[in-house]
Amino acid sequence: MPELPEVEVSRLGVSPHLTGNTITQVVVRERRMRWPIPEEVSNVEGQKVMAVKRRAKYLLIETATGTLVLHLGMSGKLRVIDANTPVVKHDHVDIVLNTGKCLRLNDPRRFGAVLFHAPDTQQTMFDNLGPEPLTDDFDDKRLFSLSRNRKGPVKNFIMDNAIVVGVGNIYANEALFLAGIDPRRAAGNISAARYKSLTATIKQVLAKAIEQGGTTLKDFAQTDGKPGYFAQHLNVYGRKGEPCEACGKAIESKTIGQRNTFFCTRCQR
DNA sequence: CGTATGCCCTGCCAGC
DNA sequence: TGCTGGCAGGGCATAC
Repeated sequence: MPELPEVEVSRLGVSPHLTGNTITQVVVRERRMRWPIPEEVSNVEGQKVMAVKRRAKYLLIETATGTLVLHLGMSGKLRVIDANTPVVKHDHVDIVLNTGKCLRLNDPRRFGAVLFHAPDTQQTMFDNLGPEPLTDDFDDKRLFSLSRNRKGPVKNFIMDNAIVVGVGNIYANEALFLAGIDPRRAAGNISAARYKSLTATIKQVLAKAIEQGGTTLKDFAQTDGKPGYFAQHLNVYGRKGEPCEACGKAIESKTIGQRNTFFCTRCQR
């Protein structure tokens, strides 16, 4: 379940292995991902990686002849390993480097994606995305004003990529708990003051998850490298029936917007 | 415009 | 033991 922190930790982990090195080959074993992997991904062969960036949950591997765009979907995992490591089931793509290593994408459910963006071309893919949550572009005043004519639950609102990117189910639950807001409340009915604390808790849970991932994840080349954010303490997500650590009342769960939602009815109103 | 629903896909687990 | 059904879920397409 890669959320933004996992993608950012992956970026931090793989970047030192890629940046400044040359992609010798892109091996595609399974083209059927969320979208078919285009032939053009081979355009980066022979190119030096200039930078590894991130936009929302997309990883961007930039070269002079174009950018590889990776999405991990639901079940995608990246590893940096020796290029001759035997493949296992669902190892769909290798980005082979001149160092003898390769970046290998394993994705059982194939909800992920590998795309190619040519340089200096208009890309519409990111046009409808909201601001990055950890930048100053995401602030409480904007969140509040966009919420005004929204009748749907605040949880759906903060998970809407046009509002702010990268807030998935886990961190939406956690941020709403820390802000003391009932996830079922209509987004348009919440005060500016409460959006101020919600903005802060969204930034807080995401930043903390990245920090924990970054400190736990020593070396992305480890084959057993468990992403560090699993160490993160969760207050409500997945804790149905367990006592709220703030007040002791049992955590409840309900489906909101087709997704499982966890909250404390005493602490969140 | 906002909102709701369906779809893509496989691993895992509960229940029989 | 082996089958079945349900669930997990990001993001896009479609319909209202």
